[in-house]
Amino acid sequence: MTFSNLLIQWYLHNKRDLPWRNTTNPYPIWLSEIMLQQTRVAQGMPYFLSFTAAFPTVFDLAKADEEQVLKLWQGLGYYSRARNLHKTAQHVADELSGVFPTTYKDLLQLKGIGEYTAAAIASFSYNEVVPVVDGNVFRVLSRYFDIETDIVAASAKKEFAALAFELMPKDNPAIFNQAIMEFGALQCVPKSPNCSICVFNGSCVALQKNKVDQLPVKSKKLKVRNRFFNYLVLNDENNNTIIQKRTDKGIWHNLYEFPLIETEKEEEFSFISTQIQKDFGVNHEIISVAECNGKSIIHKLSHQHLYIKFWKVNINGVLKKGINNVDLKTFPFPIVIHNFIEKDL
DNA sequence: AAAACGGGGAC
DNA sequence: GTCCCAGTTTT
Repeated sequence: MTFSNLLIQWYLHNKRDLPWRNTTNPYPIWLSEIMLQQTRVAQGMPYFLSFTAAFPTVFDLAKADEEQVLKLWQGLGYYSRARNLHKTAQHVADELSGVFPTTYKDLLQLKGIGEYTAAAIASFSYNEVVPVVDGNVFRVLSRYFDIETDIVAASAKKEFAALAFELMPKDNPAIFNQAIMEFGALQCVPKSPNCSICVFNGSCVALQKNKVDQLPVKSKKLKVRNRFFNYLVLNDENNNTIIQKRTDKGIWHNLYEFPLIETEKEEEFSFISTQIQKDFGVNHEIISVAECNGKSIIHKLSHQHLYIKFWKVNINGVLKKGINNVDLKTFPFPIVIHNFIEKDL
């Protein structure tokens, strides 16, 4: 048995039944691929179902407001994916008559579609013979062939793509691409794979050399920055509050938040209440300031640890642009703010 | 080439 | 705590 035959046989017996399989329609395939970038299937699944329900076609997605799209994306993370998804839907609907490009090369031109996603759509929808190279592929091939190339290096993707291309059956690239990723996700997992039941345990070089746990080689070590956010939850005579859109570069672009005081360190009541007097005391009579959560909520992003405090600020009079608790819930928020609104507000 | 970009699950 | 997930874009 060849590598691809064995792999595909394994796949046919072990594959999950996923809603974006069993179609060649590029729209749901594209949607699923964007959602699953750096995201587990289990996490992306409910979002895929709600998106396809809300936007059955690329035209429906194109017609939506970005805010609607971000609201449905809320909690999935990497929000540039949602913004690019929306822009690309508009491009396909308005400029391409709703028809997705049909080649790897042309798909690559679309916003949010890189080498992996272009290969996935081209092979799954159009049977183009082009290999996907994702985290699973790096892991499976580096172990099977004992390849010690640092997968962070720019050259690694080319090396593994060339290898995958040689391995894939040229008459059915789609099933090979599906199979190698599924194999990485279910069998050749990052930690403690059960090699005793693996179909490749007679030929996997890493297993023979007892170095499965050392592959793939990945050098990257990322630095995390600490930030300290103080969110001001204003509350006026009508029980209305204020939110604002994050329009700066950086995290949570185009999502909403409460008025923010960012500090260099964790601050206590005296510092924050003084700052609130400066920011809002000019236009409002502040009745009281109270910390909502005793200790900071530590919200961990991949490159930042956020230490977040919410401060309830009761004021006299009525806020201009104040919004009520019902309308508040219609805006897209970072999940940590959404959770606060749902549980603690 | 390196950094930025979310959130959660598994250990 | 660590690692990493059907990666892409920006710097």
